[in-house]
Amino acid sequence: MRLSRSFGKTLRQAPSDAETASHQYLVRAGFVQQVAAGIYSYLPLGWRSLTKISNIIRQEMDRAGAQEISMPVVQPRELWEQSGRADTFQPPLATLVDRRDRKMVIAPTHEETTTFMAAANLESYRDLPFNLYQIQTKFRDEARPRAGLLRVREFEMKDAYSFDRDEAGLDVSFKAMAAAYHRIFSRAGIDVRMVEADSGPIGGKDSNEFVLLAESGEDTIFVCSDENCGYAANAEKAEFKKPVADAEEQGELAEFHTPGIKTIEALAGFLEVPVSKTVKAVFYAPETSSGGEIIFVSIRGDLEVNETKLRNAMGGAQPRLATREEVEAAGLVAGSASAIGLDAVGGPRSRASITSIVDDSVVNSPNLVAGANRADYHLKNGNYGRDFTADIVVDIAMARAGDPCPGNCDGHLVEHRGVEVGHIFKLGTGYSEAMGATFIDEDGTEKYPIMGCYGIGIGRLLAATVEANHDERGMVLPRAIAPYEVYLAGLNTNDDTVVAAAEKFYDELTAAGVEVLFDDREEPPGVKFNDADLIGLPLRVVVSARGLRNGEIEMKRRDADEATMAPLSEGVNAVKAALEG
RNA sequence: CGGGGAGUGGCGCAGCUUGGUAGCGCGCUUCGUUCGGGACGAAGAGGUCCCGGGUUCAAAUCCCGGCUCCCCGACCA
Repeated sequence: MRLSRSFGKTLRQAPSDAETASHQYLVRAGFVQQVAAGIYSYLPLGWRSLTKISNIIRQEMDRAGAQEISMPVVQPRELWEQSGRADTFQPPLATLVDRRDRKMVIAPTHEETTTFMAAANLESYRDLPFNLYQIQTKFRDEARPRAGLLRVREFEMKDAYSFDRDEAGLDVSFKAMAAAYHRIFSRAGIDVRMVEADSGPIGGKDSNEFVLLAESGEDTIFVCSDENCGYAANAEKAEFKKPVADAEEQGELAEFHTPGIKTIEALAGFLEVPVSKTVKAVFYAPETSSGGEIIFVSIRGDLEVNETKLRNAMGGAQPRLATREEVEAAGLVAGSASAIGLDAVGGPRSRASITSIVDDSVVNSPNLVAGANRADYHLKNGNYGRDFTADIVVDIAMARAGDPCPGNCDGHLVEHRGVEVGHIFKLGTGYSEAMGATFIDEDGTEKYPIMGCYGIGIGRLLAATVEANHDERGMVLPRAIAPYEVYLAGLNTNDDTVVAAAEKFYDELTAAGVEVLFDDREEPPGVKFNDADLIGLPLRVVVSARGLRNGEIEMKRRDADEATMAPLSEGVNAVKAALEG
């Protein structure tokens, strides 16, 4: 391709509203153009990259046994009413009304449509398993799109849906997809890690995210410092070994005066005990609660509540912090509250509907300092089981950098920022039940297929790649997803000999199957070098008067500091070798 | 949804306080010179100043209403 004919121009300055590196470079290099908030057009260079990513994905999905299909973007709202997600999906469904006043939605994902289609084509266990995928546009009306392509409203997504006869089958499908994902990201030339993730209110039991490490990412992930361990998890999901307190005799529960002490730090300091010897209370309420309901969370003083884990402990209901009014109405004394005495006559349980959730750290720690449920008083030697119990005991603690890895190793958790570029879920039978997809099993009984779903955000993957691969001059694109392999610049456009040599070499490279972007513009060298760096193709090749004096061309990999020379007569092979580099 | 900021040729900005000719850099066109890290000279083209209303002899500028975009937070199969 001749750069002079390629639609789209490079910009010397980034638009003022672009802040992240990928946003600035993708716009400046003419890969994408914004149309509205979170809505972009892809220009030829950007679309070529996106197509390369898509093709890698296609090959690996096909290899893994999935079959490509295409489902509609606009679909009847009834499908969503059937699954029960019409009014609960977040962000809210984008809807429109057709000419017959039928409500339609612009699909944000395709579980419903896939399962609807499966229902019509699935009859026997002999039809299973199958895995269907598509690469297609999604629309999610996000409240706040941001950072160029990193978080958009309309985007290209590869979404796959597996249907299996039983759990064992799902495990096979799930593992096959995980393996395919690893191959996809590896082939794309980017370092993506699979981490354990929360599946959210929708998902089933297992869920893994694929995260590209980059400082500008929105997600926090923890990775074990021990490389042999391999533990990695999203912060929402991450677990850690909680230090086990030394065994000690249970002391006698005793109340004591703590004037003006409101915080755990102050309490620990006042008593000269470590914060890990205290238990703190945090009050939540179901998000939809209008009062009278308290989720009473007890967790050791040195730990913080992980609200995602809390939500899961609550069966998927989103918690919110309780208001001061709700806390007071329940007779809880902020700063001196504890689960000890919740059931006292006239106590909190008699005034509000209270669910007591205790982090397992509390259960394993003897003789804790806890609130006395009256202002300025606390209790010594609180012991779970003897002095208080809980409705639910579970891990609801937020992992932190440096915490011991939960794996069978001596490592600790290291914190990273990352961009979620893929996510795979074990869904179970929720959708097949809702959409009425069934099959007759070998024993003659009717059963629901067990589903999994598997997504990759393609545009986000491109943006994340740029976030992880750029310098101060521009992008440094991996060969597999760069729009072209070689940036060929003919310098000295006033010299017919050079122009002719560049043209000829362009033809030779193209004939040899090398993907070349030929900068044939009449621009000074500096402009060409700068655009080459900005666009970030893997290899820059220069044909110039200076080089031709020795019958040579110059090659410089984008990821290298130094250029090398090669005889023009051996140019094609030299370029191929340099690309393999 | 809460908080903050911004809308003036393709891009980056000034002008607005104190109303009166719309300006600068880059880019673009033509001609000439130049040719290894964003060249130089000369001559040009290009703007509903986000939209609507109001005040005024006169509005980019003042007032009112709205829209859009960006950032932080909340939210986020």
